[in-house]
Amino acid sequence: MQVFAREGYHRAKIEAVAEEAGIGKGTVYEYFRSKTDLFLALHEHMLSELKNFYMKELAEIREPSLMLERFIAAAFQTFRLWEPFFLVFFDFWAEGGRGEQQTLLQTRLRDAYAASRSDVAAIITAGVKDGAFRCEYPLLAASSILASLDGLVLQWLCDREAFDLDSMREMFSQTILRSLRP
Amino acid sequence: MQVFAREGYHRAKIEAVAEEAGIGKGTVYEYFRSKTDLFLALHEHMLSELKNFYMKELAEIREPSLMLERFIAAAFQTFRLWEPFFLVFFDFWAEGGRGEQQTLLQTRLRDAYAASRSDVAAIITAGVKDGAFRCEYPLLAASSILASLDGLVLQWLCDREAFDLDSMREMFSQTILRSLRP
DNA sequence: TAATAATGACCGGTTGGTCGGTCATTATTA
DNA sequence: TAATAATGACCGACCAACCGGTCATTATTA
Repeated sequence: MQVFAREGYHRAKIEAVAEEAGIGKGTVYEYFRSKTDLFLALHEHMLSELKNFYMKELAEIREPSLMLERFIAAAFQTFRLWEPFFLVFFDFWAEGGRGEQQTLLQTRLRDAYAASRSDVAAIITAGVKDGAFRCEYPLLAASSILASLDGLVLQWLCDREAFDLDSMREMFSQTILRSLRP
Repeated sequence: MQVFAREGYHRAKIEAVAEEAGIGKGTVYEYFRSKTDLFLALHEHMLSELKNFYMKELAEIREPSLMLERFIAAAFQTFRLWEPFFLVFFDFWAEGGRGEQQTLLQTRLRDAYAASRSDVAAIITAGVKDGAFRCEYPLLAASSILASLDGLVLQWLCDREAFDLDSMREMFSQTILRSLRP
């Protein structure tokens, strides 16, 4: 992750990965068939780490509006905490968003997005059911929330001075919750 | 643009660019010092095209809330109309968001973001002045709107079936405008 | 000792960039 | 006008560097 984050997928050298890991280059190939394979494994690992983090943050919370607020707060936390993580995401997007043929990365990225959307939508739907939220199309709203978070991390990584993360989180969180109020 | 969009910056071959342009490979180097230089020129060209498009769409509109609505509508139009354009953006982000040292692309990307933010913020501020909007931090709001649009195009490019662009535009537009209402 | 794991020198395909040369067009000369 | 010279846009074969992946060899473990 360190090497891919620093250099980007294409510039990253297997030898650098090996060095970072304190092993020889050949040893990398004992565990991964190819560079692509390594990248794919990294993607899978990172997504599961991310999911674990959110699960932990949201554990035991039941109230939908609090869940959403905490989810957003957790997302903003990850920006700072897992910066290299998101730098690698640049490449997932670049590789996964392109091309006609279905590469494995494309499928994985799509599935991950779909899963996130439905997770967030489930929170919104729960809120609608118990009267805390009003929302006609929870899936659209979920897409839009996730998109905003992606876009924010993108903008922030390109220019750390662009905005203050805490102010942004507060404003964003309030805006979202207000827009869902009945 | 076609070649970079199809292949991504690193996979794109100068020879393919030449072929697409109907010229020889050597000729490319009569006009551009290097691959990086070509990419940089493309970035500049694309940004100015985009800006022209928005200027045209917003010409003669004065009312802030209408301006914002039209801006959002225009942004969604570009998703469909200029798909290759945004595929190249993947690489701008990936190249521009990475690394400590200040590459030219990084500076350009930052400046472009800053300009967009202040353009959108200006619309919001105008709306606040004439009482159409209520907004404490127009720059934060502008950042957030731009981020959402970036994130949406990202998500849509990774999965065209993720959501219907028209429904999304309508919902998004309404949400934004509602959140700015006094 | 036998099996397994680790290693890094090496190979070969790829590609950014170069350079000597061509040729259509324009300018100059006779 | 016709012959000659100058121009520079265009070209693609070639080169050198780079790096993903291999494999014969060495180290470690059981």
